[in-house]
Formats: sequence, C-alpha cells, structure tokens
Amino acid sequence: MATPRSTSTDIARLAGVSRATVSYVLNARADQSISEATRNRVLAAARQLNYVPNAASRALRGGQSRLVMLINSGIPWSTNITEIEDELTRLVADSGRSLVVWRRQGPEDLVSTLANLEPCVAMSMSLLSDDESALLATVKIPLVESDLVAPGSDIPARLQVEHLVAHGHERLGYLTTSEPTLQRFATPRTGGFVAACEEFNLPEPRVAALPGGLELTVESVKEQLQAWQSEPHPVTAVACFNDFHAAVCLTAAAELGLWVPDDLAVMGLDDDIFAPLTRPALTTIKLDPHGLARHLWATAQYRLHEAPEPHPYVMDARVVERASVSEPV
Amino acid sequence: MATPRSTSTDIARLAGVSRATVSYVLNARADQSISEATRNRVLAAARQLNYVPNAASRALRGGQSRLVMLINSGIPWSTNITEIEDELTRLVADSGRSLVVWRRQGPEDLVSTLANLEPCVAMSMSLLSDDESALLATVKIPLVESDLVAPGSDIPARLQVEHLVAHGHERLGYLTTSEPTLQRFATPRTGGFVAACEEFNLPEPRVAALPGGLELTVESVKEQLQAWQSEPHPVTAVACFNDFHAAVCLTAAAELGLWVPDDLAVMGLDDDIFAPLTRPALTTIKLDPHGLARHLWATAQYRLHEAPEPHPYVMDARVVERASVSEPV
DNA sequence: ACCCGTAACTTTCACGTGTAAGTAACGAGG
DNA sequence: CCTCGTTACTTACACGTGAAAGTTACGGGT
Repeated sequence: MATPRSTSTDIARLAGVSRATVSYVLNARADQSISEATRNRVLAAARQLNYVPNAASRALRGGQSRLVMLINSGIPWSTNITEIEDELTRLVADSGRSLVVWRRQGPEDLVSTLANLEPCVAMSMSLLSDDESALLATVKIPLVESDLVAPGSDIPARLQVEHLVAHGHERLGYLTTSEPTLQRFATPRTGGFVAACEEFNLPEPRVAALPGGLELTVESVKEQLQAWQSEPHPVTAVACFNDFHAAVCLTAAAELGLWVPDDLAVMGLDDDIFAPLTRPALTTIKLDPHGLARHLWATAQYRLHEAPEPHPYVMDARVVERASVSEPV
Repeated sequence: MATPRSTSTDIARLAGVSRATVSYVLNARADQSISEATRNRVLAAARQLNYVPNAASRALRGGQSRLVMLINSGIPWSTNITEIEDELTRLVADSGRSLVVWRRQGPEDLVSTLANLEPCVAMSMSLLSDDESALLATVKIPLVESDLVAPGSDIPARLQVEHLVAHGHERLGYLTTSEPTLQRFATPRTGGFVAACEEFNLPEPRVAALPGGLELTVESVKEQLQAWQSEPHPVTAVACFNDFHAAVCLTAAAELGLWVPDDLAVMGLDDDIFAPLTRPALTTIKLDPHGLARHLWATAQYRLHEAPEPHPYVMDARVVERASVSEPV
C-alpha cells in the first residue's frame, strides 16, 4: 500500500538501462563513457522519482559511513561551543559527509550508539576514558580529541594574568568551578593562572572553586569575595573560569558595595553573548572557535588519510577590553 | 596490515558454528533452540573479538536504521532545550536506538544529510518548510514536529498575563524578538499575550520586538522602556519572550532609575539557569521539558507503529515566583 | 520396523549499492 | 576480410546482517 522508497533499480527500469549505468551516471564517473542521451534519461528519471541513495547500502558497500560524530559530554552551552559546532557542521558538509552531535548520558551508552551510528570518525570535546578510547580502537573508528588538538588550554588564563598585571594589579583571585564535566577545561586554566602569576613574580593568587548547577548562588560568591577582602592585603582583581561566573561575580560585588572596576577588577573568559550586556560590561578573553573547528577537522581528515598531518594547534586568544578592569585606585 | 573489524563470520569461525547460529544467539531469539553449551561458546567468542555489529548492514537488512534525528535550526541554547535533548536521548536509548542532533546550516543541506544519515524518524523543534516536509515524505521518513505536539505554545504568555493581573497590573508591555529563527516561538507567544489581555479586559498591551544577536543592547531596551514610560498611562509591568531578554530588561530598568519590582514589574520565561541569579531574582515561567520530550517521543513511536497515538499534549507551565514582580505602588 | 515430532543446528536468500569484468557493435587500419 | 581499439553499455559479485526454509540426529509411540 505504502509504496516503498525508490531505488536505483527503479531508475534503471524507468530509464531503460542497467543499474550499473545508473550508478555511473549518478556518481559522474569519468572513466566510464556514457552517451549524452542516456545520461539525460537517467538524470531525468532520478529527478522524477525523487531518488535519494540509501545510506546503509552505501556505507556497507563503501566500508565506511559518511557520518562524523561529535561527542558532547554535558558541556554547558556557550557561544564558543555553538560556533565550533556550526563551523564543524559546515566543514564536514563540504566533504560530502554530515556532522551529528551526540549528547551522551551514561558511559555504557557509547557501545550501542556506535553500533547504531557507525561514524567514519569520532570527535570529542572532552576527554574520553581509556575504556572508551579502546572501544573506538577495536571498532576501527578514529578518534580526535580536542585535548590533543589544544595543548594551549592554559593560554586564556595566562592572558588574564597578563592583562591584569598590565593594568597594575598584583594581588589576584581566581574563581574556577567544581563541576565535574568542566574539569577538563578548569584544571589547565587554573594551572595556567597560578603558573603565570609565579612567572610575573606576583604573590600567590587566591583560588576558589564555585559549585556547579543550581548550587551556584550570588551568596556563595559574596562569601568568597568577602573572605578575600578581609585579608590583610585584599585581592584587587578576580579572573573567572568563564563569563557566566564573572557575571555572577559582578552581581556579588555590587551587593557588597564593591565598585567594579575601581574597588575590584573582574575578568571573564569566552566573550559570551551577554558579556557586553553586563554592567559594567565585561572585559573578557575571546577564543577562536572557528580556528579550533578547522584544526579539529584537519586532524580528522588526517586520520581519514585524506590530508597531511596538520601543524600543532596554537590557541588563538585575545583580550576584549570593556569596562570591568581598570588600574587599581 | 590493519586487521579489519571483526564480523559475525569471525565469531562463527571461532565458535565453530554457522553464522545463523551466531545471529540467533546474539539476538536472543526465543523461537530458536540453541544448546546452552553452544550459546556460551558463541557469547565467549563475541566477547573475545570485541564484536560490535555493523550498523550499515543491520539497517540495510532491517529496512530502517536505529537512528533518530533531531533537527536543530539554530535555536539558541536554553536550559529547556538542553533538558529536552537530554531526556530525548535517554528515551530513544531505551528503545535500542540513538538520538543524534543535527544543527542545520542551510536549507539545501537536508537532502545530503538524509542521504548520509537515514534516520528512522526525524524530529524538529522548529517548523520545516513545505519543501522539506515533502522531501522527508518522499524518502519515507516520518517527521515529528514539535508544533504539532505543542499546540499550547501560547499558554506561557497567557500565564504571564494572568500572573501580572493577579498582582494588580493592568497596563502591560511585551518584549518579543525579531530573530527569524525564533519566530516559531515568538509569534504564538505574542498572540497569546495580546489575546489574554483582551480576555481580561485590559487596555491593549504595548508590544515591541527587540533585535537579535549582537544588536540586542541595553540601550535599545532602555529606549523602548522610556518610550513606554513617557506615555500618559505608563506601563507598570513588562513580560519578556525569554529570561535572557528579561535580564537585559532588568539592567535597562536599573539604569533608567526604575526600581524593580516597585516602579516596574519584569517577568521572564524559561526559568533558565541564571534566573535566580539576576537582581532582583527573576519571576518567570517554568515549562516542562521532560513532559514535552516524552510526548515528542511518544508521537515518534506512534509514527513508527510501535505505540498507540498519544493524547494531545497540553503544555504544562507554571509561574516561578521570585522577586521581580509585586503589586504596583 | 516405521513414523513423527522436536532439538539443534546449517544452507540460502534478500536488502541496495559500487564497481570489476565482460560483451556487443562499430569504424579504422592492414 | 580480418583484427583491433573504442564506445556504450550489461552482467555479476561483494559488503555484513537477519531470518525463512531446509537438514540432520535422536527419542518415543504404535
């Protein structure tokens, strides 16, 4: 009753040729000579039948699918992540493949998803466990981890220090997160921040981890800020793990009667969509999501033996100056 | 050199049985009698070889893949969207399938993505064009649109009116968005807002559309608020398209010297992660992403002939009272 | 002694595609 | 007139899986 989807056999029948001819025409093979008349008949038949080739049989025949999987392990959204995803989608599409993103819930889901999806290459923004990497290896799916691609994860935090130092700050605080899924980003950033302070011969910075999710409250940040203010040599500037934390920090400072940037400088990271909308507008670090996406894809293509090994990625980050940092009074 | 991935034939060879036996064991078919000893041999061989069945051949043989596609046409992130995606991922996984989300860039990409992905069912949060729906129909892929699923898109906005009326407000303003990708949500909400005002016999509400993306500035909101304030009977409460707009509105009001909630009540929509963190904390509408996800999947299962037609979805929305709305002074 | 049912398998086919290998027709060169 | 190369196709197979249909071997009933 429901007519089945049309196949290349249908086209062959309609055009009065063999299936092989159809295949040669549709794949525009240069090493096969097909007369112009036949070619047009096939093309017309394909269009008439709204032919879309069957992905499964293509993948089966070709030995690999045209899918690229991006594994997203609960990374909270930011402009950067969206832009990476969008740019990757475009790049992958240019190669005739399609990027799909999979939000994984549990660790055990990976096997069944691989069995269902069978991507030709997998990418991950976060670090996969050894078991998972091993699994991908046994099913012969190359894995590209952004960790390998971005050894400069500490650079943004170092830039924060540099910028604050350039504006005369010496006693710095760092607000990071204790959210487990973010540690892959948080750990190198905190490390970079502390290391940069040492290299600039600053006093050891204060570091505090804010709770994640709904437990992050203005009050918790106020308490932290107050603790730092009540020290003999109070912090004059605080850098944050991301813009969201920085926005909360701005609110907390305001409620404590601390004037930003005069009493306290605040610096974010991400240049998220709302950064220009906070009051004062947030001075932050802009990363290069497009560059990272391009490098991620270049690495994937290398793994697919379609391109030479790309040069190591150097994180491109720069300060976006707005209004939340100035010279200390 | 690189040993190919192991297949059910490898298992059969290792276990010393035929491929059919392997298939019967691995799919645990009840209508086939397999001796316990053979069963164990096969299972052991499969484990030893790290066997993962080939998705392409399964899909080819079975006539449909085990993939569910969620089409995301540039909808900006919110807690709700993430929760819908996560809950859908879980539900779909429970059926042995996998949910993948595809961020589409251009309208023409859909064909090639379908050809590469071949989902057994497609879901879309936004409205697809007629051409696209037709395309899905010709390739026999059922489409579930959240439009069909959520005819109560106007309910949240009506709730905003109801809550503001209950707090004594009569002259209302509505801030919506002109972002094209959001009109699918914006239009019914604005409609619901205006209609509800009429039903409550309120004076006609003021409606303004804010620009999307980077053009949304505090200044643009301030101008709008000022325009409304300079009218003979100024607006006493403004409801917003979402929490993000409401947060900007809060900042704008503060800069105009308008005290929220006493001089102006502000109401958001979404109960996004930052809603409790604004000052004053945002009174907003909480939707039910899990319920929507469940209904979306129930509809998809109905289309897959695996479940009866679900009851029409009634949008479950409720007010979350915080501090940005009170009785007018 | 023969038939029949059942347990425990194996043989065989189909799914839709890409492509290597085969074939028929035709014109040119000897 | 025969061969050879080229054009324009067609035939046939492989990919890995699921499952219908077929094949043994064996035990119990008549």
